[in-house]
Parts: sequence; structure tokens; C-alpha cells
Amino acid sequence: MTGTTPSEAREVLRQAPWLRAYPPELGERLLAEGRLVRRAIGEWAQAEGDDRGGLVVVIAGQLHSYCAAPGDRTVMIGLVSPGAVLGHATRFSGGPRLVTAVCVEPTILLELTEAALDRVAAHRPELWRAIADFTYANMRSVLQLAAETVALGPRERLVARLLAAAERRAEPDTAEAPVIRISQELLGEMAGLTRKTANHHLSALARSGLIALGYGCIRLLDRAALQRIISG
Amino acid sequence: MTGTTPSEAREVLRQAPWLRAYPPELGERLLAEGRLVRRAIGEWAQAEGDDRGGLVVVIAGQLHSYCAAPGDRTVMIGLVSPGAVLGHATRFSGGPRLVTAVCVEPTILLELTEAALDRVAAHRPELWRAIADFTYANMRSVLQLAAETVALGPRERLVARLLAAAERRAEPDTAEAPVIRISQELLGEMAGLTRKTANHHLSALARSGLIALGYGCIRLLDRAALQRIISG
DNA sequence: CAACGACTGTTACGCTCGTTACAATTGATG
DNA sequence: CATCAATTGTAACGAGCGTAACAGTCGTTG
Repeated sequence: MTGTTPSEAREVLRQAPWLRAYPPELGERLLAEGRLVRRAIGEWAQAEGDDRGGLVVVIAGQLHSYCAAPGDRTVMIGLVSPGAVLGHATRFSGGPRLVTAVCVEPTILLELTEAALDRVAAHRPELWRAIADFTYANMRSVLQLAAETVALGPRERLVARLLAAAERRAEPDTAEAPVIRISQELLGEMAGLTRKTANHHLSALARSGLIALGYGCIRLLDRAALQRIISG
Repeated sequence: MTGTTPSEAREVLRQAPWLRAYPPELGERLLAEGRLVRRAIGEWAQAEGDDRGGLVVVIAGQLHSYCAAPGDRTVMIGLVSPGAVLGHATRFSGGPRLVTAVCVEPTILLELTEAALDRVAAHRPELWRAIADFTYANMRSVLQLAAETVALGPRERLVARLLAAAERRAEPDTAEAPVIRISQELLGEMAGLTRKTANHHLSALARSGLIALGYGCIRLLDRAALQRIISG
């Protein structure tokens, strides 16, 4: 926990879409009541026995989220980037955790137990509204994933997942050409395709100049054209 | 609005999974503050200009829920049966409505404006927790839909949608052989298949004796075997 | 009761994707 | 700096789904 971490966290909270509309004090309270923890590559965001009612805010790093599917399968749902929130907010929401998230980079998380949330909400009841906001955002993401997978063909699904990842990861390093750090195998899995098929489509897109393929990463060169592909 | 409707609504609220764990007074307050309305076949659950922050509880009838997909497409998400809740709870959840629901039977709804929710919550703050409960349930349904569509093959998807519909619709008319009222075309659409392909798989399942096909409806004869299909 | 619309069963063909296997390249580890 | 794991490129073959078109059956509406 170097001295720079809290200010990093402060900045992430200030910019998070679900907190941006609220006064900065709300983020400050969350930071004061929560606990900053580091997680190494491969670790889970929430250990199995954790307080189920708590929330986890991603401050730095990157995670992959998975969901259990019938037949002891596990499917990757998406990338989780700084500013995102994992977990659900109420003690009695019942049922097992919906998604599990594993770190693919060294990660910093802000853990908020349910007690911490209660303490913040005591002074700032608008917290619940903010929580409803990101719940709504999460719901929209998942719903969009579901709608895409049933409505779109394989190539369109692939492109849609790429754009969704780029949207979440507001990566400013190459302003107009966001870089998605993901293997073709995982990307294919998210779209319900084999690596072979994913590779095939990605190569075609690269030949058309819409994307550039790297080792373990993909750069989006022409987002407008990609958008047209899934809209056609 | 016959005299029997309120008692029908009372019973539905009492049995709804997201309200069952709370004292009956909560349902009573909702009933008192909300408004019972009828909708005919083809009408939307929520008219376009309605208070966006309100909720709608399905009391009787059946609806189909749709979600907008890229390319001006519309995909069917699932069946909506009595006890389910549509809409989201907070004024500032931002963004357009996620799903639209159209009635496929004469339907009775309990409309709860945001003001009504506030009035109920003033006396019974656990309302928000109950709302979080069904939000969580909705999220789980959608997440499962998404996970299934990427992880399962066509036939498995079809079966999974059938079982999901049966789960929601606790129809006691033929205790062990629930009847799903849906055309093969719509079912195929929900699974991302054409009618032709859906018909093909359904016929195979019927020949195996797992389901029975009717006109506009499907009867599940062996739920355990169907479950094994999607778990294999 | 009669006609219409909606739903279901079926056909053949072409294309796309999955499967399996191997080789080449990149990045990390010691 | 050398080795190894992870990732990516590529091949041929078979199976399965989509497209398009048509006939038959059921339910409903006038």
C-alpha cells in the first residue's frame, strides 16, 4: 500500500460513471469506510467465504468475469476494468454469487463490507441510488450480451464483444485506437466460438484494416466501421 | 375491475418470490398505493410516456419481453408471468428502458409510480430490500440466458429456454407436465434459431417422448431428462 | 358455418462452423 | 541467454444450420 494508492483510488471513484453525478464527498466516505487491498494475478476478487453482502470496487488492474453455465461449464462474461463494481448490495438478495472475477493483472480493489455501506448511507442516503445506478448499468451490459448472442451471427458477435470491451476500458493510451488485452481464445469463448473460428474472423477483419492483431492484444483501428458491421 | 381482482392481486403478491419473505402488510401497502389496470392482447405493459421510474407488477395474464439488439433488431427475451416485476426503481437510473413487454393474454397489472413507492417505503423501508431482491432475480435470469446462449449448442439452448419458461410459470394445471404456451417460431427466436431448425429439434424431442407438441403450446413430459440434456 | 390467418410439418441445397492436428511465433522464467 | 509455456497461423473433412418455398392443419373471426 504505497502512499500513491489512495489518491489513485480517489481519482477512479471521481471518474466512475455511477458516482460521477454525485458530490465527491460520497466517494471520500466510501474510501474512508472501505479497505484497499491488493490481489495478484490469478486471485479472485472475492474469496469464497467473504461477506456476501459487500461490494468490491475495482481501482486498478483488470479482471475477467465468469458465470456458471449448465453442465459444469464456465463461460467468460466480460472484462472488468477500473471503476466497475462487483457484488450485490443487500444481505437478503439470496442465492449464490452470480459471477466470479479473477485478476489477470496485479489489481487493487476497494472492499466495502455491508456494514461499511450502512455507515456511509447513514450520512449520505443517496448512496443507495448510486448503487441502483451501477446495478442498472450491469443489468444493461448483461442484457446486451444476451441480446447480441441470440440476434447476431458469429462474426458480428465477435465484433460486438470487442466494442463492448473497448467501451468499458476507457483506455487513453492511444486515444482513437483502443487496445484490448485479451487472447483470441478467450475472445472466441465469450462469443461462443472456437479459437479457430475466432481467429478466422479476426484475420479477415485485420486484412480489411479494421483492427490490428498483436500477441495477446487487439487494437481497434476503425470503430465506426466495426459498429456498422454489427448494425448491418 | 371486478370485485374479485383485488383479492387476486393480494394472492399474487403474497406468493411472489421477492415478497414472500416479508410481512403481508408490505404487499397490502403496495396494493393500496398502486393502481390496478387491465391491458388487452397486444398492448404494452408500460406506455411510452409513463413515469420511467415506476414499477409494474404482473397480477394475471402473460407477456412477452423484448430487448433491442444492434441493427434495429428486436429479440425476445422471455415470458413474463404473474408475480414478475417490470421496470426499474430509481429516478436516476438513466438511459432508456431496457425491455419492452407486450401482452399475449388479457392482462392485469399493478402499476406503482415512483411516488407510490416512496410513500410505501416511508413506512416500510424494507421495500428497497425487496426491490433489490427481484432486481437480483432478474439479473440472474438474464445472466443465465447469456451464459446458455454462448455455452450451449442449439438443441441445448432450446431445451434450456423451455425449462426456464416452465420455472417461471408455476402452472399447476397439469402438475408434473407443465404446458408452455408459445409458438415454435418464438421459441426458436429466443434460442437464436430459425423456425425450421427449432421445429427439427422439437420433433426429435417429441419422438423421444420428452415433450408433447400441440398447436401453439408445448408440454414438458420429462423434465428430469430435459435437464440432463442441457447438463450433458 | 365459412373463410381467413396463424401455426406446423417437410423438402433440397449451399455455406459456415466445429473438430483435430501440427507448426511457427512471442513472452516469460530461471 | 536459453528454455518453456502461451499464443497464434494453418490444413482438410464432416456435420449442422440457414435459406427459400410449399402443403397441410388448427383456431378464430365475421
